Amino acid sequence: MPELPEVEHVKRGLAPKIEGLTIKEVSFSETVIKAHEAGRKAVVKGEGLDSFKFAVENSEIASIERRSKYLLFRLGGDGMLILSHLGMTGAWFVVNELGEILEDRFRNHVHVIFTLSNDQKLVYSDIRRFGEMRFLPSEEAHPPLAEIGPEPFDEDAEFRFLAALSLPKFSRKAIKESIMHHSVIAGCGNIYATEALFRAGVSPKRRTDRLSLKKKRELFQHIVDVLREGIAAGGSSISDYRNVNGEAGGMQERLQMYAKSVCPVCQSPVKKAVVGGRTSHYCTTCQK
DNA sequence: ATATGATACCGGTAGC
DNA sequence: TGCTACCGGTATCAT
Repeated sequence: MPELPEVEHVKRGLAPKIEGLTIKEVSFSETVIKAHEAGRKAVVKGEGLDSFKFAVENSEIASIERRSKYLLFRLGGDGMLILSHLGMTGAWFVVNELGEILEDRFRNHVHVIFTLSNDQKLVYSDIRRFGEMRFLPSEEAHPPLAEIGPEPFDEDAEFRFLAALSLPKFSRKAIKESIMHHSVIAGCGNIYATEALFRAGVSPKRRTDRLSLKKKRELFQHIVDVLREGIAAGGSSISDYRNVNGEAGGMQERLQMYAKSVCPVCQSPVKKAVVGGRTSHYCTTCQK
């Protein structure tokens, strides 16, 4: 499940391989083509395959950025971009031939191929097709982008995090649901929210307005720390995350609570509950 | 008008 | 062995 650290690694891996190159040609898998013909917007959203292809072919990939869990491929001139979200199982690779993608389950689910000006292939693979890609004439063309909260490492992130948590719409929500909402803080999904709450000693079910200011600030710091640690460890590969070189990350070995059955601190059995619609793990002894 | 809730999108896999 | 139910981040649509 790619969250901020994983997407950050994809960005870092892609940048030196694609920045400055031009997209010569775009092609799609039969699966995607058939789905679009059937009226389902598989992988490529917001418009048809032909118009996506027409829009991006012959454009230079000037740079690549990460915003929350999105990748933004900046196309040369006029603020155009390709937006990519990896969903649950999306992965990007840069190869000469598809055979270089060693794992069957990724190679068998290649859905979009960008042939670049150096004849390498920039490849998007997505096993479950929960990811999405769209061409945007500008960032403003996609309103959801404007709702994303602060990047955790921004200077004003703590201030904006605290301000968001104080809004009426979050005050009565479970704290885990609040911190996973991208308008509160960008890029914090189930894995890192679970870890940050464990480190902070806060139950995922605690109402947001039942955290003191001090506790909210502690929690913020744990979120930042665990995301930073995730980046340093190369991301978490719980199931399907792979970096641009097809490698798994190492953060999954450092996780203390996500998908665990025993608390590593007190050895209590880990409680599993649905919070805000998502499976959550926590220790009822260590987290209040 | 705005906020909240429901639904669609998928294939791997756990569980039967 | 083969089948079914379930999982989940986001956009979009309905209420």
